[in-house]
Amino acid sequence: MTREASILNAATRVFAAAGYHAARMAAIAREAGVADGTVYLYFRGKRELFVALFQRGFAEFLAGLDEALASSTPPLDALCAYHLRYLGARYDLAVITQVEMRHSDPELREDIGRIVRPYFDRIEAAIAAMPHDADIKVARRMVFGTLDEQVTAWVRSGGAFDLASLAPEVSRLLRRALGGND
Amino acid sequence: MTREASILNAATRVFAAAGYHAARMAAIAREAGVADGTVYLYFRGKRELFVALFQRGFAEFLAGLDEALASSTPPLDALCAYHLRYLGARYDLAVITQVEMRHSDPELREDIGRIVRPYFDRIEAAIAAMPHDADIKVARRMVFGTLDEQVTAWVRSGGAFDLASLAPEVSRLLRRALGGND
Amino acid sequence: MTREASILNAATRVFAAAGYHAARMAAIAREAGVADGTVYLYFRGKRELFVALFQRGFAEFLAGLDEALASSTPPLDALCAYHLRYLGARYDLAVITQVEMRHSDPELREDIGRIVRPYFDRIEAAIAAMPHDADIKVARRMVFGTLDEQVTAWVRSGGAFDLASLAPEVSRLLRRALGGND
Amino acid sequence: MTREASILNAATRVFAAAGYHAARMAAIAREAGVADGTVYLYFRGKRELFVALFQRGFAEFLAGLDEALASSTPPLDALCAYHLRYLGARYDLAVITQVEMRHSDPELREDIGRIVRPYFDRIEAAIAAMPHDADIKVARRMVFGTLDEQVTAWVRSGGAFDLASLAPEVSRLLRRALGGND
DNA sequence: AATGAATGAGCGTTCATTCAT
DNA sequence: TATGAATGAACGCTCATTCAT
Repeated sequence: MTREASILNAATRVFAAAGYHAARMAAIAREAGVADGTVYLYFRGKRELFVALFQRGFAEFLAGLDEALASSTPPLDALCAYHLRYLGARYDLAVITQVEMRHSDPELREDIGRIVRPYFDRIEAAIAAMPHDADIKVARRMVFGTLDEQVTAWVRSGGAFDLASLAPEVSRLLRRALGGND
Repeated sequence: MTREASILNAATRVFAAAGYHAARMAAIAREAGVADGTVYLYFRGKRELFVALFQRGFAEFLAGLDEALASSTPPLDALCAYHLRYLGARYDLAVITQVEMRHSDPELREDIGRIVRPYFDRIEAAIAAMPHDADIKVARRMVFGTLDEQVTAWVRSGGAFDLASLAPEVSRLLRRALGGND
Repeated sequence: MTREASILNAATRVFAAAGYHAARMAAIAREAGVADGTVYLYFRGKRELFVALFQRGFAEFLAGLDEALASSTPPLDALCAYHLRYLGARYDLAVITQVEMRHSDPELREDIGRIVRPYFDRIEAAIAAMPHDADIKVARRMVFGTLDEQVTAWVRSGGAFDLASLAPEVSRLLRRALGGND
Repeated sequence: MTREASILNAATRVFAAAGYHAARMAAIAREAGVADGTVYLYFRGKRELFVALFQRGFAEFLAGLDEALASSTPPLDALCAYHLRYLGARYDLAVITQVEMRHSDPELREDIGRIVRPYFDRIEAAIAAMPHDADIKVARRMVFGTLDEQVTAWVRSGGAFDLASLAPEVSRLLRRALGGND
């Protein structure tokens, strides 16, 4: 594992455990097994490290999503299953996603928003690809909000249940909500 | 207005504008027109002030909700309309709710969770009161997640559209999702 | 002595002993007998503390100078005597003056320059008030440079000789240099 | 140009532009076209590099001075002309001389003092070589202070005038000050 | 109850220097 | 010799909280 990768991994663990503000750069460095200053050779600062972490996690998420969407499963079902399976297998990332996506630092929030937007587009496309009679924006927020809240509950429970197994019920309800059942 | 109330009001404005971490106790005191030390005569500290704020806001929200639920409207529709109408008229509170409800400080998050739980019970009761075939937990998270995400989008937009007017479409979709249409 | 005054006194000692860069705010606070944060209640930061120190020292210097110039002694002689007497009685201030007046931080240097300029005007006025045939700028630099270098040598020696007693010889040579002897 | 020489040249530029404290070893290395570590093969550290720079610059200055003093011009006049001509043609070196000669780091200041002393001896010798009635130390400081302050003013002006052309007026005034006019 | 001056722990970041290659 | 990635000590400043008045 490259130094950069171990720093990112360490950062994921520390940010997830402590939250952005309480996370200490020194703790990340120690967790990564490098000196404090070394972190700054790879990332400009705390904020950049966090954004980079988020960005790469999301890029991987999106890449996998596109693969999942390419299968023969109806897009919305594929998307729901993928969302819950992906985060259900990455507790730390899920924590970060839930906790930090609505961050109080406006700049950070904007960075995050820019990173997440492509996912919103995928959701809208998945909805548009099925028969439905819903307001597309309200529907998109319903889909994301529903999935996101399942993850939040899972994180709140400390990962006590199997997130991925919620997929069938979630997508059944969402499909029916959108009016695309026949 | 009592001193306590003006401190709470000031805190609402400051927390909403700056976020929990960037909010300065001194700014809250100044905004409330009291000395720094005075805040501590009414609230043990920053965290407690924030929790108190959240708690009272939520208590009022819940009280109004119960009134709304007492009308002849179907509970779920009443709840959706109320949620969007209430926050749609209180931008600062909405910001705080969205941004801070999933806070990175674990202790704070737990406090918030305890405060919000009664609302989850109301949502589950509203679902139970209608014909439906959904998993109650998944459904409750769908309802809350859907409503919450509408608010988040509204906050992100800077309050650029009318939140309350989304209610009919939101409750139509939710009703259909739950299978309670006939 | 007010807190502000004790901080300024402490700062004078610490800056003189260590130089601007090596001087630690914590050392100044400790020397002043206050907490670290207290310094920042009176001065915006290290730079501002230094400039304030310089400014007040110089203001006092200038006020005393104007008094000295008001006597019946020829201005240039009064000025030389005053310069050497004033700094000769304030070793720490002399150190700061010599060491920091030509500071490498451009902003700081500019602040210092602005503060010192009025003294240059007084010197030029003192020269103009006597019969002389010298270029006024070259002459002003000669007067200041000559006085300044006596102080530098005194500081370098650790204050080992009596600075004020150099005044007669210094002003005799300067008077003669300017061509004002008859 | 040897590596050592290019490092010294780079250091001159960087120290002049940024000042001792703000000068970065990495910047010097980059400017010299060598790796960071390479600088330490030639100089023990930042301080030593600076002292070496100053030392060599001064050695060259002194060598040229001795040549200038060997001419038939009266020593003091030769010295003044040389001082102003030499620095007037080397802005970077002049900046370093003015800004850093009275450095706040005591050890560095002592090194510098040791390096400059031979020049003081030359000045005293030049004074001694002419008829005069002045205290030799006061006179030496007058000569150096006067010259130095011309350079300081020139540096402060950003090199806006011709330094060397001040020589006749400077040495005229100094000669007259010392009482060596006939 | 109210004040607000004082406190002091806490931390992100820089950069001279080292050393394995 | 030369490299440049890695090191880690060092420090100015903030701000929640306290407490003498």
